[in-house]
Amino acid sequence: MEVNNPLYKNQGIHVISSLFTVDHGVVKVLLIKRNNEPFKDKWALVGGALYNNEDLIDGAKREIKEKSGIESIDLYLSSVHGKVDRSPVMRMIAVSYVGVIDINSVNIVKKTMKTTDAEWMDINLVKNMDLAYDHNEIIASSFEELKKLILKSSILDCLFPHGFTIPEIQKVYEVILGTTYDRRNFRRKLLSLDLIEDTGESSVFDGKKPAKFYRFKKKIDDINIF
Amino acid sequence: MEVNNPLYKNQGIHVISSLFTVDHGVVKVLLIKRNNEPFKDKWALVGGALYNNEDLIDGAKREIKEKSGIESIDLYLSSVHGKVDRSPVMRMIAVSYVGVIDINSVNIVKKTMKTTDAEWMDINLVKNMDLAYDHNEIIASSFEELKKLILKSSILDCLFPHGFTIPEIQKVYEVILGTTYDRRNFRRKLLSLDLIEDTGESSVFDGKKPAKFYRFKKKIDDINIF
DNA sequence: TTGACAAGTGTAAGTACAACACATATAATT
DNA sequence: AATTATATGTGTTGTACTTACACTTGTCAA
Repeated sequence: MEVNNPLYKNQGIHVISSLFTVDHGVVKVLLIKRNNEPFKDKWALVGGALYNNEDLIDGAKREIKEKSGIESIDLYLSSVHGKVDRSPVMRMIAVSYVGVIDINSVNIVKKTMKTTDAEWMDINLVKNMDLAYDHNEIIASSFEELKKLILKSSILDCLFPHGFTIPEIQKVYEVILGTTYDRRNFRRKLLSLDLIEDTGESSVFDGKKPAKFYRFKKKIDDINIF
Repeated sequence: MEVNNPLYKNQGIHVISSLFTVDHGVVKVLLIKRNNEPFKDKWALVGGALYNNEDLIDGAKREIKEKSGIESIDLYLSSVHGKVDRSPVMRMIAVSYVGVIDINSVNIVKKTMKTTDAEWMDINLVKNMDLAYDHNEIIASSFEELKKLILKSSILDCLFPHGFTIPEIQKVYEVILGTTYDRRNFRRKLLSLDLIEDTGESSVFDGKKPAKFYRFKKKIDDINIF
């Protein structure tokens, strides 16, 4: 069906992903530098216009692959942004997703048809950058969503493809949530969330007691229903 | 700007509201009967296509007014629905909102240009109805959102334009959450949520101790940020 | 064998929550 | 005016969960 009513002609949907990682104790988000107008040469989140023949989350994943090369990733719905003037070109609604990536197990494609650079940016520095569109806002709400998700989903799973020890993952929780926890209480808290399970294996470091390896459970209700 | 790329030509945004009320101890949702194709003569939630010149929440409110006559209402973002085939006409993304209405303080307009009927439907009966579009799904997720919202926002405020007593509002919480609470523990719980405040007045019923009147606080962070 | 170090386990104090008893205010009744 | 019925409002106790901190355990290096 062709739309001719000017009241709602030429609308579109952006699917935009805030991809986070933790690198050397710093939370970073993946930004790309745009090669096209609008906002040419500005840093932006990975994302773009949804196609007619794909579901929202599939569109988000396609855009991630196109603009960064990242192939498989779990995405979680974050928020919706729809201010009238958020795009200078035409009316665009943004549906935003959150994901986590292991910086060591992917190679980010720096240049594509639509990008001239790609970088993992310190979340604290991003606050002072002037990103394309309303991507500053989107990152802010996605980071808040991330804080909730790490306490109720397996979103951090991919950071530890070979499992993790509890003291190790504690640092990740602390840097994301911006707090510190008592070592012993954190163990109890994390185990009580029913997200992780013992692998039976132990790490062997130098001169210290070996730590048990854990992994995230594959939970059915962890699937994003939207 | 005119869109010609068939990949994302002719997309649109639905703004759809699940308006709940509690009537004689039953949770009800406002449905309208459609007068136009698609889904002519089917029951549906109030909502429609977003205009280019209005923000999402303003579009939702305009649609509510157009299709039910309800003028002022607080809306809260609920969910996003974007399956490829959710509209038979063209590609439509639905942004869904939740609101609460006092059934006694509004007159629902039964017939409009686009509707032939309007009715407050028992939420339990709605589960077995075959609504237009994916509105069954939307109601389900909106009702879940409502359950969260009554514990952290003033969404129930409009149900009690002249204030409420705690035993009175307890029944509303119980029917929405599908539980019962100990009278005395509920009082403490509700007061600890920091949502309500004493008005200084008391109700006067027959032969019983008068109950204090409370009202919802006007909180700044209660504003919907999306 | 001992020391260093971090992992892992335990324990006591404090806090939040659930179950239940008691006191209070009103109007109808005696 | 005292009594009674009824539902509101406050307190209290026991339990579970959280927080703070002490102790034990397993590895490598000296």
